[in-house]
Amino acid sequence: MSLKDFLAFDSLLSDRTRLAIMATLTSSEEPIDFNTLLEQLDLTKGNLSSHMRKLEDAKLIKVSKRFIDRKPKTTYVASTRGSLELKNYLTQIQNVIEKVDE
Amino acid sequence: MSLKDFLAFDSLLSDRTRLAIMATLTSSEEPIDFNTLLEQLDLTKGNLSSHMRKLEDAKLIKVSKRFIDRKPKTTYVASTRGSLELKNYLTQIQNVIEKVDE
DNA sequence: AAAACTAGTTTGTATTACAAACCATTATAT
DNA sequence: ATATAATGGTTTGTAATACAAACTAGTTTT
Repeated sequence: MSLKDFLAFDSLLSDRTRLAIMATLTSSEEPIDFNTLLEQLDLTKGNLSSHMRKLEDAKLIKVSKRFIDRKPKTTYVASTRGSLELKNYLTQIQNVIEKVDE
Repeated sequence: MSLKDFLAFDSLLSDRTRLAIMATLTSSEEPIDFNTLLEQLDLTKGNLSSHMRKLEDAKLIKVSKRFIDRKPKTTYVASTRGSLELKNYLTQIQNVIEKVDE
């Protein structure tokens, strides 16, 4: 795969924040909630919220909203598609790394 | 290094196009000229021009402008700092990849 | 019953990438 | 000789994007 192909393949994951979010989700066995992501990645709420919305719209994650102890609790998991796209993206980056190392 | 640190370290190279440009430059022994980059990465001239300007302002590349056969010819090489920053950035991505693979 | 906290969302703004139009010069065609 | 097109870029306008401040809806505390 050439660098040209790397550029041609556009993905939501080319944003670093979303890459980190997806890395967090796929690395976890359990669903992760909004506030945990907020802490772990040190984002603002608005920023996180809009990234999660984009990932949801692209069906890269699955969102569950329910009330726990009368309080809203939103949790996220990576979808199958999301995990695949992350793997795919990281493979491409890996190729770039190897190209540079040669 | 945590994902938080990964996000905190902001770099011009977090743009994919610039990452590809720097990968191209560091992989080459010789300087690379404007039109070669244009072809190899399939960009528009304006887009390439502005990326190169940013890389130059950040001192990640060195630019040489001269006339060859009466025509202007701009060539680029990665600066020491640029090569370092690329390596640095790729190392960070590598860490993310390993985190996901675990 | 007011104030403060929790858990997010909406909306406005500032950056950023990008491409169309432009510029200066050189080569080609009429 | 003089338009016309090609070369090698740069400037500038626009569209997309990330981001954070302000807001919403409900809950707990005082």
